[in-house]
Amino acid sequence: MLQDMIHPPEQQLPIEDICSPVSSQIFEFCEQELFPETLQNSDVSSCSNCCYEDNSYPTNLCSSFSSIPLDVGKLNINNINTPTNPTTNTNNNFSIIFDSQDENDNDIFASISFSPISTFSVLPLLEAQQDQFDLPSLQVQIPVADSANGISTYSPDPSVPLTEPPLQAVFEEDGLSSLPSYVRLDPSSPSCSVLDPTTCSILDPTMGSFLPGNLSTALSADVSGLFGGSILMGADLQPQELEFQGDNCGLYASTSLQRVYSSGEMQNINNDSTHLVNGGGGASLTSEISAFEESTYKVGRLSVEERKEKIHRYMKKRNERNFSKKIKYACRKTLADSRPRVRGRFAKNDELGEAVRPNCSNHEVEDEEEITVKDDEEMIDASDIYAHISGVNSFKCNYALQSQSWM
DNA sequence: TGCTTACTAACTACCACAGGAATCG
DNA sequence: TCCGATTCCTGTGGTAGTTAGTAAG
Repeated sequence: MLQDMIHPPEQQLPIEDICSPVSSQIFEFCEQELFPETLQNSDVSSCSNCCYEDNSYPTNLCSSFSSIPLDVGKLNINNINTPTNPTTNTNNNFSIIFDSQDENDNDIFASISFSPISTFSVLPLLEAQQDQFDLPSLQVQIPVADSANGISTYSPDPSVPLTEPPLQAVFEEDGLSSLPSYVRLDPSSPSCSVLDPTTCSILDPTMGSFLPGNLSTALSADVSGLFGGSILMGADLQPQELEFQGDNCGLYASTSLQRVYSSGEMQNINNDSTHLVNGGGGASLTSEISAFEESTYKVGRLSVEERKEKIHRYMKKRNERNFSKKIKYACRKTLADSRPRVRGRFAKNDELGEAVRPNCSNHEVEDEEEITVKDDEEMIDASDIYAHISGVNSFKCNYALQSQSWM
């Protein structure tokens, strides 16, 4: 599988599969940071009728990636995964990406780097650039997942399919949840782009829903779960993340699973998974899985039915989300960005000048009791605008300050 | 075990207006 | 068929408020 990921069938990364906002932003960032000339030539820079919707990235981006001047010799996976100093790897070109990120992005990196089983977290990016990489040489530096550490071993045979056919049907509606926790997933599954060696898209679209709130955790869990083999020893998985597991088709197993299975059972499961990975009988295993799950034992606090329900609910929610936020008109975005706002709402351009005036009036002569409700509203508006002008986001803070000054 | 409270994350409405799209002569 | 003028209305982002879900007591 690992080899599969390192040697995907298709050499070029189909960026159109990068459908999550996060991944798009990452690639956008890469494009801007690494290939400014490309960006300049893109339609995005043009204001008139330019359309850089997410799906429009592919052509430019693919060409951009094909021209990445990345020095493989400087790229050291081990360095990247060194928990002690993830940001000191300034010599390789990844530092361009990570060093220039803000704190949150550093958290991303930290979460990746410090995850004990996130060793391969950078691989998708490497894959995207494998035309320039000597990936076989890189593989040498890639630690082999160790089943003894709870990480299953991957088949070295790149030709071996991850699973037998297409569990794709499994993902349809109820079928999804029928996948037990330890089942490896068919890379062709749309819900499992995280495993897709073709798209190399580590960032599953679903991740986006978790990133804003707890990005590092989610990403860490994601990456860890991806490369950690069939079982994630996720002791800290939150219920929400448990639902996230559902999106990954039960790729992870929570602590509850650990409690249920003995180490020997876990090993057996691992073996089964490995067996499956090796293509040694996916169909039979699938039937085993079915029987396995239908045995109706509870997975920790969640019964199979409960888990199904959770997963189904999450999948439904996820599908309803709009990950395809597209900017049809870049000029409008530019305008919106430069447009004055009052508490997040667009404000009239002339409103600033007019409304600030009352704020500048001498309120000292006004008796506090004479201030009507209307006057209060005007003052609020004025303070709103004051907040906007002063660059202070907190209207309440300003209003409090203004109120004090008016007294 | 069930209830209440507190908290978090996701989602949605709101706003002004430039400019794309449609229409007309 | 093309072109200019006019009108309509779409789309843009940050914030506040609402809702749903969950944990803790």
